[in-house]
Amino acid sequence: MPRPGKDSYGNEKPPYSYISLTAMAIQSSGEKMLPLSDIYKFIMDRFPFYRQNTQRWQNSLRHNLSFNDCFIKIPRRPDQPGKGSFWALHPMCGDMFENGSFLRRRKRFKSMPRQQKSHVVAADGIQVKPMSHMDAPPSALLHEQAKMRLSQMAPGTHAPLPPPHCGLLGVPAQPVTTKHPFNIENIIAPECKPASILPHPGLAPTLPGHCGYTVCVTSTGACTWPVHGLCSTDSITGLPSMVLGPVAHVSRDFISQGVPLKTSGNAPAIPVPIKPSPLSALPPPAVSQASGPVVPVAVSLAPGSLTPPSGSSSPAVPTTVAPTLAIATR
DNA sequence: CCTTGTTTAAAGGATG
DNA sequence: CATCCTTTAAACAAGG
Ligand SMILES: [Mg+2]
Repeated sequence: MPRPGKDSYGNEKPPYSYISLTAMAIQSSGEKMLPLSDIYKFIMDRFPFYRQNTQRWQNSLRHNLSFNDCFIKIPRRPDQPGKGSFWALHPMCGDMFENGSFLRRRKRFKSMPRQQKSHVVAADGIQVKPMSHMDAPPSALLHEQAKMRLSQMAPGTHAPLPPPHCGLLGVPAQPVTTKHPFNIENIIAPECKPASILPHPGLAPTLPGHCGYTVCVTSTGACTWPVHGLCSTDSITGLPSMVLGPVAHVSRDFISQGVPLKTSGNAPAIPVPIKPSPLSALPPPAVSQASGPVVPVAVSLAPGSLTPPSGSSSPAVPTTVAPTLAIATR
């Protein structure tokens, strides 16, 4: 019994595919996402076999990251300097190792159907698998957390994900374990990311089925846009999809990787009220490319002001702004 | 230059 | 046997 707890396997090749090794690494992280170099580290740390021939297997690993839809890139925020992106598991990839083998999956996960054709798509492309099972570590982790990911995405089951907990100005005042790749901070496009986008305790789940966030806008810019959102059900995935407008404000990376987020295209921005307003007071959102039933989403601003988007002719208004973005999940 | 990421091609094993 | 999944190699672009 060499190393109880550690994985080791001596110099033998561990019974895990690159996909399972990578999934393990990602799931082991507090934020459920890792830069490439940390995936390497994770594997080398606990599997001595992979301390040799690094050139070979790391090339293979990178191939797996790119080639397989179950791995997606999460762009770095401005407050996270560094080289590449973060790698995370696709929110819909489910439990890829249901069959109990970590060497070979039953089916390969594909995020997009064949092509993005306009006609009807066979439900083949994406499905949520029911899961069962418990294994011995580290497989157990893989299975359990697959459940977590899916329950987070499941329509109507949107649990209070990030416990409303607030830190001030970039100080991570909450355990990283509660963060995840699809926090609003990671979804908003880079040019709209101030260093401080945090879940707001007070405003958080004001409505059933909603998640609230406070977006703190600094005087230096970012988040100058009038925010508005739509929520609809994606016709393909059947999942709730959040719609933010204008298009430039959602990280393009998510859409291109098949993550069920949608933008409202060229829908005009809605003037944002200076004072918090009830949902009903919001103007009806412009028609968008959203495919399902569309529901307005609450957007309100704390007393303060907005800076106009760059290129806009509107004058900048002084003060700080704390818009609340409510993301409807149904 | 090195790291990160995408892509094509081929080969071997598992599955049915 | 055909098909699917994984591994490996390799060319290449982009960026720090
Ligand atoms: Mg990928």
